[in-house]
Amino acid sequence: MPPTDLADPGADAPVPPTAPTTGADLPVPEGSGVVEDAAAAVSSDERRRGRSPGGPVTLSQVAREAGVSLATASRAINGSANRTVRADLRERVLAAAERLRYSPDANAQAMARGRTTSLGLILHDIADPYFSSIAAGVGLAAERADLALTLASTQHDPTREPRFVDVLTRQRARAIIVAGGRRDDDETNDAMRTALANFRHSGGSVALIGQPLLDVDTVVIANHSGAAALARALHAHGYRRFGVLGGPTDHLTARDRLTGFREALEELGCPLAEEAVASCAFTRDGGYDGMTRLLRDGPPVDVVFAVNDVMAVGAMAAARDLGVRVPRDVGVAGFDDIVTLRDITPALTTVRVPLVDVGIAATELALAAPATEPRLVHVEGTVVLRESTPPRRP
Amino acid sequence: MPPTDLADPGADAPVPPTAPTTGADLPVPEGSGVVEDAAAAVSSDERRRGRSPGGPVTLSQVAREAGVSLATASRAINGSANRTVRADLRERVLAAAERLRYSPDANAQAMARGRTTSLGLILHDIADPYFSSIAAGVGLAAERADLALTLASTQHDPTREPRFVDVLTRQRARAIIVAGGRRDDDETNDAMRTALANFRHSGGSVALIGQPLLDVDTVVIANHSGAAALARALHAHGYRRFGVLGGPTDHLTARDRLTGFREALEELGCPLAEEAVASCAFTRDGGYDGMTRLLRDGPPVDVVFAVNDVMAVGAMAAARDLGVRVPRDVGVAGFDDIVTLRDITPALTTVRVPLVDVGIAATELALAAPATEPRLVHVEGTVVLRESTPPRRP
DNA sequence: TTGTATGCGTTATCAT
DNA sequence: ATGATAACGCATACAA
Repeated sequence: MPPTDLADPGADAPVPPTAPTTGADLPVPEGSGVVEDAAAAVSSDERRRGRSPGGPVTLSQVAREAGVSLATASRAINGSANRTVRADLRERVLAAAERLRYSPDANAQAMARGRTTSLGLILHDIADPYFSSIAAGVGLAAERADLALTLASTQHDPTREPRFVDVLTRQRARAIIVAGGRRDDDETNDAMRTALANFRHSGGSVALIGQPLLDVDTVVIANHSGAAALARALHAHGYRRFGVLGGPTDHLTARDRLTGFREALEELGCPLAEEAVASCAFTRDGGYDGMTRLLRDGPPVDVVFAVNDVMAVGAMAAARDLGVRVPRDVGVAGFDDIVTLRDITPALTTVRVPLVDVGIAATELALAAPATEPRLVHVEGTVVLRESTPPRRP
Repeated sequence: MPPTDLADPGADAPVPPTAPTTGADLPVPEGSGVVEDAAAAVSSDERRRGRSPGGPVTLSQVAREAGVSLATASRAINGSANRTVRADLRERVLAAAERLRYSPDANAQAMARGRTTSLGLILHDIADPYFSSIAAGVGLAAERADLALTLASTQHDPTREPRFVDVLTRQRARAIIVAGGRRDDDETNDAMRTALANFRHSGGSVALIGQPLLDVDTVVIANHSGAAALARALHAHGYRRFGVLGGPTDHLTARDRLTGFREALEELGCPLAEEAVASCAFTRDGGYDGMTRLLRDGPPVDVVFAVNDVMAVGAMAAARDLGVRVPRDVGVAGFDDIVTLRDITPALTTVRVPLVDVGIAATELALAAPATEPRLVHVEGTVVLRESTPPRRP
């Protein structure tokens, strides 16, 4: 950790709010507001069904109020296929609905129609800018399709993935988008495969973002070729002694980026030494640790490729803490081009991935008419050279 | 915009994926995968109800398979109140369910039970790290409560807020969390108020994160006192000539932070000149623009307070582009302590807000037993002094 | 064009 | 302890 905080009580631990609210044990925290509970008079009749007194207005009530039949009310309000309801009747119904503040019950509609209006999104961590960008894209596409987005964060725990698929299966979500690279772990991949098969068996469609190995439609990010292009660009800038922060060895996205980088370097006749590759977590702290080890124990390098931007930022921090100047002493490059990180100094060389568009594409893929074979959509990255890897004359 | 990109085709515009997929018009983009559509043999009987051949297995089928009644099957599988079902029968049912891959229909359960298992979250932009942190907290609390999280992004369009409330009302969500500060705009606030009232009338509960002016439970972030504490800390560090990037004038969070800062300075006998406050958007670009104007047209300053971290980052970029060095020529401070931004250089002085905990607190507030009067939970910030505002001897 | 009646999948209230 | 059966709120096939 960089000792950059001059006065920072409780560095990384989440700081609890005013009241002792660590999160788990806050039933009804008291602020300045009055907190009389008044678990008072709710006639056992009124609370019959979970919701409040009187409860939501039903379509039957609207129909009665408007003096028409249930069917007519239904037709007037959604005007589906046989949109045939006399104008004056329709208005009566609409007026009644307005007056009674009618709100159609989406669950009941789902039952009657046999399909829901919800879309599931499963990712590792919504607080990670990589995933939140994808989520933004999925959200956009979902809104266009008039679907509500149900979000599930696995907190980096792969065993939660299939569990969330089950949840979304129960909800009968129209489709599920699974973001986040696969791991090289047959067990969890198999669990995921069967969970997804089950979901599809129940009628839902699926799109993956990552590696195409779960037999479903997949948006494939060109990790390999993007990293290769980056390697060539850096080589063209005069860099010759490369280091890599490679992420976890079983992380397929990390692995693809590493091998793309390595193979390009080999083709350039500038092979990557094995000791110049540091495995580490796929996070900021992972980048920090990996860089620390690499600079301390590894061969001398003049540029380090971190397999994602967040790691690259950690790497820069590590370099600073070791008194190694970036880019003067060592260049640093990342991958993703995270928007929030575009203003760091020195500006980070990276491979831009249009994450929002990836989210949109995945959603559209999942929502498209089902195909007989898994479809693949390839998304290219763009090398973006910035100050963190200035041209260097050896 | 900082000209930091050395070779960056298409600077800010979202770069479309390989295929011409701008997002709107991508029905079924073709990658390298086979894309035979095969809208083939689906008997009109099979697709009767939206979902796939055979469709999801129902509880009746499980009951039949197990040779018990529907009621028994139901009891065996969820074991509710009167959890009384003979062991052998239960096992028969469970086995049948397993065999048939039964998945209970959450919509049907919601209807029968009269309550759903979903929680709504409305925010401005999930890609903004401020909101994605809150979303992470809400997601955590939602999972603990066994609720599915439905996410709605307004894309900074206040008119969408009440529309999303209506959507969640139709879904009969158990509760709605509304994140993102209010604006000083009676019209949209009123629309929101009535939409929320409608939702609560339908039986849902609500918690707000922001200003307590919608008559509902609210998590209040101590913007005023946090900014005041920051002002005092900076003053103690020797700063005397202050500037502020104040955000939009009708943005209540921005306004609270500005006034807290201003009032503290007045108490310190060091009043803030009106020309030293630049109004601007609440975004990175807003910070960039505001800083540019301030440095060019404003009075000389030795420290600038941006009312959030993202703006502060934009301000630093603007300073760089103008050849003004931070912190040597001018100090910069922000607000929020966004995690992703903790590694920027120079490290940013800010007011830490425990955003994840805020999300958790709001969720627990919304899920707690309803009270007669709106409850308030106050969350304090913590001043964190870092390199961007070193002690200065005047 | 409108109304009647049935079904969606589940829970819960009754009898047994 | 178990089994019929009536809701739940809506859409829709069919009849009028």
